Amino acid sequence: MRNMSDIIEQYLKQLIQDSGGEVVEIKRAHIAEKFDCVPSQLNYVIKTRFTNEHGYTVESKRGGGGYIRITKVETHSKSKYLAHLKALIGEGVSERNANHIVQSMLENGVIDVKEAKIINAVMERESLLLELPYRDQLRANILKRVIDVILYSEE
Amino acid sequence: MRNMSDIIEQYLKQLIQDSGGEVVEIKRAHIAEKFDCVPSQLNYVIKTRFTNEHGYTVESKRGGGGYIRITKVETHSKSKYLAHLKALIGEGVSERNANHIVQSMLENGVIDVKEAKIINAVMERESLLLELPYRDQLRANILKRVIDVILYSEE
DNA sequence: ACCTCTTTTGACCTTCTTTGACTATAATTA
DNA sequence: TAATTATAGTCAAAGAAGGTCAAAAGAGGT
Repeated sequence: MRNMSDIIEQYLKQLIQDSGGEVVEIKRAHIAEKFDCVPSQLNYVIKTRFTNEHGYTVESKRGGGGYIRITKVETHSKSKYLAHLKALIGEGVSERNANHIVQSMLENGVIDVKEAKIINAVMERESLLLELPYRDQLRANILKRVIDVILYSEE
Repeated sequence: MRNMSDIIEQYLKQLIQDSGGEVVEIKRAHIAEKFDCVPSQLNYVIKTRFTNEHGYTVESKRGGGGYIRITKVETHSKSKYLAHLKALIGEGVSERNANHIVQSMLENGVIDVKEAKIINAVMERESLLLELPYRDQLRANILKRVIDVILYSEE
């Protein structure tokens, strides 16, 4: 692992797993001290690696007894989880956010590595040709279609 | 050895071998310093000697903890077959022909059923949005990109 | 010499991470 | 209730990589 943010990301994901795989509650200052970094680095890690697109929900509270709670979105029901992702995609999606969504599906076992690579390849800027407002729209359209196929292709 | 680029190429290939023959991860600036050249020479070496066609995949990340990772992928007999398919696709391909190509890949064990479904879904008329001359062109572009990934991924 | 192809260099660009000053909010205490 | 303390959030600047592109330099061939 190459940098602090990656290390903290892994640590938090481990914490989630160790506590049943659903949720973890941390004290920002405590983690910052453990890794000897400034507290706001935790905000950076969360904002770049625990977004909705990544499949997480984050709540927090300030003041005495404050906390940050990271919850993994429900993936037990595949149909609900995929519907959730489709909602996130909406009418347009950036390549970056699309990658996050694919990453989330991979981590949740909905697709495997090769499938992830294929889907990501389809959604690259160079594959889609179009200019910007339309490109994100096309990507959204395709990704939602792919999700439908994933949903209905099994069981 | 005639020039810096060749020397660096050899060095990198040696590194790959020394580490099990599959992959190597470098810091661009570090290698540049070792060979006393500008960092961008590494990009030149990679672009001219570690391409897909040469049998390598390159990933990288910028910023703190950045890296360049070169992975060797074996290109067995599959590669000719897939190159053939890419030639068939050309600059444009109908949905029907695209389906035939996917079917062929499925029958030849290059992809499995789920992957075929995903790829076909992407290439449906409804997924691609565009009108006709452009739609076939887009489909061709995407399908060729997908074939590249299938060829040069190998997990 | 002249032309073409490859290599070398460097200025400038983009992306990702780290840090810290300042802000906002909740709980506790006076 | 007001003041104080304990947390977390925001944002922008600085830092740390890697990427691009085109001009200059070198190598071979005719």
